[in-house]
Amino acid sequence: MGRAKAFDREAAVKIVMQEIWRIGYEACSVKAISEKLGITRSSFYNSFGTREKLFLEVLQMYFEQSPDKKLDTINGDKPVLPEICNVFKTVCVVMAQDPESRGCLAINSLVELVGTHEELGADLSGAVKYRVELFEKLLRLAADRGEIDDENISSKAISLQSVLIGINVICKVIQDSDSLWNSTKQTLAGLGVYHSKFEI
Amino acid sequence: MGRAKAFDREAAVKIVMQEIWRIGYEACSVKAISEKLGITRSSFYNSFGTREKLFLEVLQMYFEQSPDKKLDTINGDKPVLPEICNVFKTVCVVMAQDPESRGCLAINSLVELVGTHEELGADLSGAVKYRVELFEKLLRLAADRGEIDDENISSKAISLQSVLIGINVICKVIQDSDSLWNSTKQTLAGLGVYHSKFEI
DNA sequence: ATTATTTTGTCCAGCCCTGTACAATAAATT
DNA sequence: AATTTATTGTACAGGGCTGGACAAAATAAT
Repeated sequence: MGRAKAFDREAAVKIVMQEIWRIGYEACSVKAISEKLGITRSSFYNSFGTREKLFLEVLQMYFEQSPDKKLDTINGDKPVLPEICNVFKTVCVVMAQDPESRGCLAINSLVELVGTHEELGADLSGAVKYRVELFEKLLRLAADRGEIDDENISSKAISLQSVLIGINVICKVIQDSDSLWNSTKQTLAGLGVYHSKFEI
Repeated sequence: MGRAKAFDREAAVKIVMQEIWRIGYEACSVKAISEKLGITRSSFYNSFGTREKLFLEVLQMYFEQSPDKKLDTINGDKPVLPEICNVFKTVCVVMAQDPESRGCLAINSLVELVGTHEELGADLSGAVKYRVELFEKLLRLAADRGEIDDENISSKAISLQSVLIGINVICKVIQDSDSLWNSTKQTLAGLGVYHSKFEI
């Protein structure tokens, strides 16, 4: 059966995720990553193949633990809008909690890689498009439940994704979660997505 | 009086601006920039000192020609909100027009450099803070003119800046100016900044 | 002990990058 | 022609990075 793996792949991916999150994809050379992981470059190539492949693993892990992952689980059993708003609030809080103000790994990478790295750029771009569609689906669900009118839903979906991106970037400058959430609340209220009766 | 400068500094800065805009600050090595400009590295160091210094020049030039420069000139002679909305619309159009979807140089750089490059990061961060303050000033002006109520103005200022950032990033994924502007319009309307009676 | 697998160590050949330094040349002025 | 300034060419001394190759060692199971 041969020698067992010496390092926990998941833990390794996590470490790399933190590093890419902090300084970006291109700044993470294979050499630097390998040293961070305490393995040789040889081992890196053996275990992960290429930097790109590893980044895709990192992205997958990031999406798993990202606060807006909860959007995927909304199904209309409960009122939809409060759940959406809750995600936005959580994002505000989580972003402001980060002492390094790194923002969102996916958005950072989107900004870095679209137009520069064909494959990864397309991947990240696709992730954003997917979430716009998800917002659209959720808004239609909310409309079906009578929580919101069904005008301009596709525009609003883009607005929601755009607002989310805005938070994820401006949190690098404004690190106070109340400021973030108050302004987000305003914007969401204007779009008919937040109501003060929500207990958030 | 000595030999005249062989290259137009402003033109050179412009070229570098385009390049940083396209691939980011760190990807623009002194060697690459020098080659792009058709000068030697020696000349580069002679003329510009350091990459940082050049970048500051680039930033200044960028802000001069950026569409939201117009925000600086709004003074309350005319209705304020339509002018603000006009800037947002122009941003949507300009961003969508860019065949390379590079977004906004300042925001791209903010994402790249905050947390990584002490000085430049602080600079870019300051630029965003400045614009939040500017939005706040403009909203107060609008409130004085009775164009908008004066509730939550500082939150709204953050919202406006955040929305602007959102456009500047999501345009890398959604390249259609109508989609961008329609969703932006929605958001601005919700904030009480846009009204359909504005002829935009 | 044998076998299978992981991990290491070490080499290659080549490229990019930094910042500084200094002599040489080119072009403008007086 | 002499002066001034811009620009070049060249060099240094050092470091980083890539991706692949191969033999060697370590560790697991049977």
